[in-house]
Amino acid sequence: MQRSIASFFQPMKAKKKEEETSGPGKERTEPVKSPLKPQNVFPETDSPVKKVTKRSRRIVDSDDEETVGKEEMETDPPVQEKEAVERKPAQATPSTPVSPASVVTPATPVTPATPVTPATPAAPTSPDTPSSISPSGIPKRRTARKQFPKRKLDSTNRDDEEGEEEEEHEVKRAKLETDEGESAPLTVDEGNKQDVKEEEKSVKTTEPVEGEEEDGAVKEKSDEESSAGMEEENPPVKKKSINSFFAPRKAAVKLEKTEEKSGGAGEAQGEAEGEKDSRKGVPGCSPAEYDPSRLNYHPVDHACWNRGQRVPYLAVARTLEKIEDEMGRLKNIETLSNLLRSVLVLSPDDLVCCVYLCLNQLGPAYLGVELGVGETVLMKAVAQATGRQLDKIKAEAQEKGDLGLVAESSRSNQRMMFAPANLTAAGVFSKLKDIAKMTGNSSMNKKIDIIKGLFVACRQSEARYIVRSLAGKLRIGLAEQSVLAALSQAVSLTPPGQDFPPQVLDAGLGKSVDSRRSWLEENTLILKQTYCEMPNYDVIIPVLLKEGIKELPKHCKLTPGVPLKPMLAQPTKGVSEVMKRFDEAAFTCEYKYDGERAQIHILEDGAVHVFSRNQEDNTTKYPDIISRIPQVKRESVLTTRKRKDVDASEIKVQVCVYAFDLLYLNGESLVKQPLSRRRALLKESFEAREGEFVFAQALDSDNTETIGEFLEQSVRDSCEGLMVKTLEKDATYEIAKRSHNWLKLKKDYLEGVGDTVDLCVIGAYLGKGKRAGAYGGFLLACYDQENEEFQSVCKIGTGFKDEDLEQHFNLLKEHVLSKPRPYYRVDQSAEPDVWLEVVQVWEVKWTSEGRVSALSTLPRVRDDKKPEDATSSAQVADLYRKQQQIQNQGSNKHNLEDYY
DNA sequence: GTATTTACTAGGC
DNA sequence: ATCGGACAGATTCGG
DNA sequence: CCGAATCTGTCCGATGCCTAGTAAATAC
Repeated sequence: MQRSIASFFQPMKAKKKEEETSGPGKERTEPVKSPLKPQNVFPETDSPVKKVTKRSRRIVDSDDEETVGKEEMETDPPVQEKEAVERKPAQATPSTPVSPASVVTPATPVTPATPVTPATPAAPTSPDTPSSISPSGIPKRRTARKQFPKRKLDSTNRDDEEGEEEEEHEVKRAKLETDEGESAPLTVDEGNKQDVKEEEKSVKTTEPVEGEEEDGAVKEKSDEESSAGMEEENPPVKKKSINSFFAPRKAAVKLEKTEEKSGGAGEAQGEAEGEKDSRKGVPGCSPAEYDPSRLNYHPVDHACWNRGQRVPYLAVARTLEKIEDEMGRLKNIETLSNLLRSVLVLSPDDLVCCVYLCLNQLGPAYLGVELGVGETVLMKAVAQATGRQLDKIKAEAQEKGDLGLVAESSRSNQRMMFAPANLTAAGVFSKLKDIAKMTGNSSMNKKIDIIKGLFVACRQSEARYIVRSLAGKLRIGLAEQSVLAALSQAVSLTPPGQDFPPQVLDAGLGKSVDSRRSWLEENTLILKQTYCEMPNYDVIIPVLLKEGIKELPKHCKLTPGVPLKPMLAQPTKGVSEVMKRFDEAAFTCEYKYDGERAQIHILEDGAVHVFSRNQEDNTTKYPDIISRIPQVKRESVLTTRKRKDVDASEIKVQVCVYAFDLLYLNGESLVKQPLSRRRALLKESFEAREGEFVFAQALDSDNTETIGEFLEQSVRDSCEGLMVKTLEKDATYEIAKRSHNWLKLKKDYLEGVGDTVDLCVIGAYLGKGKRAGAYGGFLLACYDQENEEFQSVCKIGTGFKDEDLEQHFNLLKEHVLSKPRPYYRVDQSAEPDVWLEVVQVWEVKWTSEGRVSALSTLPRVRDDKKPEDATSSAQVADLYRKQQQIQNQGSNKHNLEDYY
């Protein structure tokens, strides 16, 4: 919204203002913001570099905040800028109460856009983009390891095992199908998770003392495995050292293995290979050697725990490890499905927690369960648990690009009097939930204590994955879509609900390769579709276990109150591409409003809920929308009674709902209806109210020119561009069939459109994960002739080919400075990991992400330019200003005075 | 001790 | 958001 | 007609800016 003008620098004045402002209330401080960060302005902060500040120059600031006022007025010319600047800091923000960002739109006509959508029960809305789907995230292959072999540890287990032999994978299974199992007695429910806790408990943390870091500890490395010893089958030994690129530390090793599940499990050993036999008591192998990626996996014989026992967390960790080491998607899905097949047969009550652990989720997004643990807290926990200095941990994490690997390789060597009980999947999951539940005073320390407790009991790669789970990134190259495929494959091959020695372990046997594949794909589609409409494993898995996959759709349906997955869109470069993609199919173009996408559900009792694009519950964020829904809903259509709304009276930023789809109406799902019908029902069921609830502006045309004009108009109306959707053909809202079924057409995507600027690289950030070992991001600055200094403008981290990153690293690492030059002005929060001498000028494209004017993308080296030739700060300021004007043009205006 | 400020986290785009 | 990389499936090309 | 090369769609994980909420840290 507003984005005030921000004047980028204005030297003198600005400064003074600051001072002045600062004096008065805080707010006035007026931070200037730079594009990078908002305020740095304070005198003191100034740049890291630390200049005296005085000069006001704070970086380029841009405006920033939207809130503020509108600018239009202000916008004026430069002169004013300064003032504008100052105010900005003031923060416009204060105002917005309720809705955060999105809302936007206050007044003005066109507006803003929040696409909040209505839909009865569920209406997703808005345009939007791709991405998203899996919030939780689990990664896929890209781990540092996979990617840069060199550093990796390769060895990890992989070899052992049959690595060689069987390897290939696939294999078709032999015949017969049978399949699906029908029901069965299992009931699962979530109940499971909890127990286990106690086990761990005993352990307790202990603080390792030790002081030294690394090295010492490391040493042992390989042994561990050796210890395992004995496995016949997999004779090979492995080694596991992890060396990271930079720091070779080996993995720590633990010898604990010996203990091995003390409990019954221990005996096993016989090795699965024997295949047959096993049967009862003896698990196929010890958890330390568990290999769900082996060929001809047998859910019972090759498992590492017995029926009725809790799934060892190590079995999960080993699975994640195998997946991380392998790139093939199909292979990884099979590997995960093998683990799940064993869980299905041996410990069905643990299926839910195993799935959550592999997804790295704590529960459905709409319940909002969050760990509240970030990198900082996690590093502190790792440091405490290992007895190493926090600084060392930080340094090593930067080198390796993954805190999980650091934790794994630096487990404390202290010996404990009593070895802690082995971790179970349910126990770990339960602890994670405990961490999420904790709030309030000193909750961070309590969380750290739990984490330390988990670390103490970690074996092998368990620490790596626990840390990554806590950090929110599993980084194994396999995430939501693949987990769904694996779950589907598991229940298809090994139907739940069988008697113990299960008769059907591989229902795919006997099918031809192709028929097996299409059979699995068919079942996967059922599960994915169900999940899109009911994104809650706590609900789906019990049904899956009890009723079987074929029955899933009958029991898990789109339900008001439960947010469904949103349709996403693919970017297109122009109208011609749109025409080409949709070919002859009729389609419609809608404004892509700037704001937040939302799903508004009206429950049977009249209660209204608002969900974000990622299924987060935003109901309390929009009390105003909640209260207005009953008024825009036509009587004839829905049966609800009014519910008293308590909405906050002090909403400063008014939000308008731009409805664009209707997914459920009067008890019936509309997801299988084409957009034309859904849209017709939407308009029939609700009535527009200016400024509060209107239908998204749309144009049904196949004329390139007309569409082009509509695009132009959308931009003039403060929208980001257009969303293009088919009306009849492939026009259902079935996300599982194709999640990116819509197209988005933004001005920014158009070729040749958009300003570019030439900026200097003055710093870099060490890459994480697959970018480990190189720079993952760079700090760019413009040159301010007047003050003869480089002012940071933005960070950039995408748009690079792997090769580019490698080249940049190789070149720039030779120009690292121990301290920033005195003429670098950078916001404190943007301080790079390494400062660089200015040796290159990059051309980047200026884009506008929603309300945020940002520059990014497309870095191109300009060897023809010298640092002094880089875009000047004044020019950068102009661009910011220009963008804001565009943004504001429809909306703002009103509350200027509020701030001034 | 209470009041502010800062730091961190999550989540939106 | 954006982008690139890898995989897997579909399509086209070349002999 | 078949195998190879190419195209396309999917999925995943790197990274960006900005704001709000809360816990921790600091000030008074």
